[in-house]
Amino acid sequence: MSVCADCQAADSSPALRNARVTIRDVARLAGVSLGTASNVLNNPTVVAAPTRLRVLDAIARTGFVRSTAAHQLRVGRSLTVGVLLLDLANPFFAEMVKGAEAVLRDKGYVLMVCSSDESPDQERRYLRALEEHRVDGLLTTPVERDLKDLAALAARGIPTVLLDRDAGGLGLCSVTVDDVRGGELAASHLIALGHTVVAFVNGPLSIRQCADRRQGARQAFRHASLRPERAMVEITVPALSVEQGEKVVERLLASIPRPTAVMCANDLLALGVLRGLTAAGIAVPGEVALVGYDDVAFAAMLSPALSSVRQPKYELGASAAMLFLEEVSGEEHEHRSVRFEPELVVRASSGGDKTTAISLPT
Amino acid sequence: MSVCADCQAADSSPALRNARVTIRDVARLAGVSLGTASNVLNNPTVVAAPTRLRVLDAIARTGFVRSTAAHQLRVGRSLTVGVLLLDLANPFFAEMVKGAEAVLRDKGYVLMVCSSDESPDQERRYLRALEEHRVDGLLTTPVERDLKDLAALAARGIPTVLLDRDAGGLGLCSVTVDDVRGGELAASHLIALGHTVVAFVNGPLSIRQCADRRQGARQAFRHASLRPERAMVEITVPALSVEQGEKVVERLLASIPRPTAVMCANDLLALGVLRGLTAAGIAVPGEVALVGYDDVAFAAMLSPALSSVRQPKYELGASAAMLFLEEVSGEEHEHRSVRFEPELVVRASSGGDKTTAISLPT
DNA sequence: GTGAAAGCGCTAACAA
DNA sequence: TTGTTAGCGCTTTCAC
Repeated sequence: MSVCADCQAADSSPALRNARVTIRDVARLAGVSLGTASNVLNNPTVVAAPTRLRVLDAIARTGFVRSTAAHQLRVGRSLTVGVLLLDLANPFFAEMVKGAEAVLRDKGYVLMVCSSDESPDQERRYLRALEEHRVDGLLTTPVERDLKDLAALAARGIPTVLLDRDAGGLGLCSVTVDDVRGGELAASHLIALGHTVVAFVNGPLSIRQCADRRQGARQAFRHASLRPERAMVEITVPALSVEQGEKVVERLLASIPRPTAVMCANDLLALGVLRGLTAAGIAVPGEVALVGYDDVAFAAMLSPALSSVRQPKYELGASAAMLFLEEVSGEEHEHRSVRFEPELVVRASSGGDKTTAISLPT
Repeated sequence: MSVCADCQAADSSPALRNARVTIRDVARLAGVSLGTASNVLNNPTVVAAPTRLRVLDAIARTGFVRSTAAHQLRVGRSLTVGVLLLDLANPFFAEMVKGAEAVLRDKGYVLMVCSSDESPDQERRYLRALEEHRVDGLLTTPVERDLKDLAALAARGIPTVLLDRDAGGLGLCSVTVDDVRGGELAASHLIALGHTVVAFVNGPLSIRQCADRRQGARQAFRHASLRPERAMVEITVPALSVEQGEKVVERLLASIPRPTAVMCANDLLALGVLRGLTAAGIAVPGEVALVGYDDVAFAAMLSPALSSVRQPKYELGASAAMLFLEEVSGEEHEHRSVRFEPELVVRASSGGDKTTAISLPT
């Protein structure tokens, strides 16, 4: 009812179609020029109080809502920030987005969130779409190792911050967690517990995080005077998902010598592996020790509680957003790389929660 | 390097600032008029093959990327869809967004994702921002029970689909899961297991889902000839989060008579409660049975595995997106309400996984 | 088959 | 202090 009144009011002057009320309508109703109405919005101090009130009143009465598109066309800012990540359904990324959102919403930005689902094609399409939308900035975890698309984008004037990914010499800001160190933490932990055959369920090495964690793990083996080629059973899966983790268990159990410990590239995989092992009647950590990566919210509550490598998810997103803000703030900006340290959280699944803290190689 | 070549090419005509290459630049380079260049994009068949190729070539050489904003100003479509939900970090919503994204991305839409964090204020601000951006549609789980803001938005020409929320007579599409039924399923299950004092850890009743689940639970008690006022210990928390769940345990244990079972308004709360109970040394389901709601990915793997009420999250999002598409497809559209049925998933935490299936009142 | 021109809604520079 | 005007980049008639 009151709704109808509203829309009739808005529609009164234009044709039958529910045409949008423009600033021109506002001006007309307030009996001022278009420019003055605009000034009320963008430069309120410059217009006399009585006029301003008339305009404000007209805005309220017409239900005027300024068009960002038109604004953008003049001013050059879209008030949007693109967020392009691997998988929104992964709590790790979701949490990160929330961090970014929290710092950006107060500055008037809205996020365009896109999941590439680890498909380079999808990523390319979204990158294109975001550029068409002229996002004021981009926070992204690229699928592809090759960052030239992103560098080009940045060169074309879209400030880009890499999320959980190194800039690799290109002039980009980035926020990362030391994944080599994280991989090392996980592997060292298992090694210190006496495991000499450790499976590493990893995603595609084209994903930097996966490659880095692997490198860290190898490092750990070498530090322990173990040959990674023998001690580390590498199993690569196409996606970092629960399903893939569950599916991989078969291969895991078939491999000879059979691993007594498993580390996974993320907690979703670990969850899948855990589910698979449980289904197969394998005791965790009794027969197989398990370590995940990310320490997502549920890791602590799994059965058994999942040992994992914690990453400061929310802070990662927030820092990325702040780097973006810094870059667009106007003052000259040096591309920076913010690096967070991961942290091993030992719980039951690795069987290491009862042992004393072990000193790890640095 | 090739990057630099590109941007120099683009920058050659305009000033020193990295000005965007426009369709006018493309036209100039191709030696055609602006209109023809535009036709190549929007009406390719109408332009002669050789000309078209020249233009296409110019587009490639300049790295032209069309501006959605300008496009929108003419055509009236922003190619964006707003998604405004309670909390992106809640896997339930994240999964739903992915469902929506999957159907919308192929149609060229990008999602503007916003978390209201259950704050009416935040919600209002985002609603405003999304309207300024002229989203072509809105998929939303409102915080407020009062939908008049949304109805007004829809009346102003933004097709709105309610996510997991009834339209309540207003002319809006909606996708819902029968929450009354879900609450009934959870409560009936616990009642059937012999519990006569059941705590219901619920969120604010201003959230429809919370109110509905409560109603369903009360219904279940009455069906079992129990008085809800006595058998059901209601505890309301301000947010549906793990933290709140954990915090609530104290009150839970202090209440007299002490509940032997707990049902929660979502799995995050249940996870918190489980964590709290475990910390307090209370056996689940031995001393207290527990049922969650949503059946998020990790529910099955908790310790003990969490009984929960499953909702088709992904499908919910996908259907909402499809309703939106239907609405904008042009053919006259009747607002529809798609309703999904929830499903009780019995696992260890309720202590009901060993009993035979129980017939529940319908 | 192609070009010229109007205009989407807004801001900002300039005039009055 | 207010009004006028020229675009921002694009699509889309309408002539040619």
